Amino acid sequence: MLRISKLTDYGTVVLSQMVTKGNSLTSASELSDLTDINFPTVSKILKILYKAKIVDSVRGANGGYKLIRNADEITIASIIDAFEGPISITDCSSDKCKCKVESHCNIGLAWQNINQSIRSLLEKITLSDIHENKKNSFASGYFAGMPINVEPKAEQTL
Amino acid sequence: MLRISKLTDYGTVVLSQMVTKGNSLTSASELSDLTDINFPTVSKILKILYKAKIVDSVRGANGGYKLIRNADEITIASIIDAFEGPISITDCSSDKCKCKVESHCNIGLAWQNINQSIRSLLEKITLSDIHENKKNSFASGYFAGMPINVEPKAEQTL
DNA sequence: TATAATTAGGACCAAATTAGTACTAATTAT
DNA sequence: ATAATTAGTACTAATTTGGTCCTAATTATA
Repeated sequence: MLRISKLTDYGTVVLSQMVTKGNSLTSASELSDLTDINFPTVSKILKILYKAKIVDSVRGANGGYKLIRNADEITIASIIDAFEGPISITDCSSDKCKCKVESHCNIGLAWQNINQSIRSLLEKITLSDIHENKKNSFASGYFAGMPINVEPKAEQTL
Repeated sequence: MLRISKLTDYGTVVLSQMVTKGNSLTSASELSDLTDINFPTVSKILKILYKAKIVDSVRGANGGYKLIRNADEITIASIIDAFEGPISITDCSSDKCKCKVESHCNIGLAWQNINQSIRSLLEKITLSDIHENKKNSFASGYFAGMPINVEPKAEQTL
């Protein structure tokens, strides 16, 4: 099935750890300790998240990182975007298609639409959901059979 | 965002072409001509689809391939599976996780659930939909804003 | 029966991508 | 000043993917 990169995966681990730390600054090295992910990698992850405006940073001694928004305002879609870029599900569907054969190429349009559907789904799931799900590791059925066809606000579940 | 491989993309182009050919056999070389995808690649694609039991084949002179089921019974999920294998959205979520650090690893569970949600979505879209969408290249809004939160069958949820 | 057409299944190499590391510059508390 | 810490970039190694090719098996037909 569809795959996300290892960095994205690690990214959510780091972010989930940051949720626990609330609003206080945490340094890259501490996050490395807490997650058992090598320092250089954690550092790289945080820089990416910084550029994507998902975390805020403070330089210098006693500096560190913190979430820029509440966990429930950080969507999975935005996290994936940060790590994997705005590239789309296929080459063609990303921007103007350069294929010679228009007639076959425009199947990319269908993929583009599928991509959009997946995106809508991922925009409804937040870091908060992932973090909760982790806490209740055995509370299966939290996402499973997830109510993606129920309103996401109001009495939503995820 | 999430990406599928080029081969999967080409695969749908070939399959879409096969929909047009209905129940008759079409050789790999003819499909290559029709799609402007190099023969060796088309051949590789068809072998993969054969192994995945999406197309049927007849060897020998006048042999070829045809769809094993109706286009509306071939889901996008099954096509992606054929090309990308049963690998999951992250390494951890595929099978038993081998990470040392259980506590951080089980974020994979959340991904697994997200993966399942995407999967459910892709199981509702068929080759037929893609093929139609291609014909009406400009009929946007077919998938776009696809009714993923409207009942697809009775009142099930996905 | 021989031949040509055609798929099945691997093996292989080149290209592209990803993971992981390292280095230098900028910033800031003490 | 110094030490701690992030920002930015560059680089290398590992992995994955794309594309091609070769050999064996199968089958229509001349």
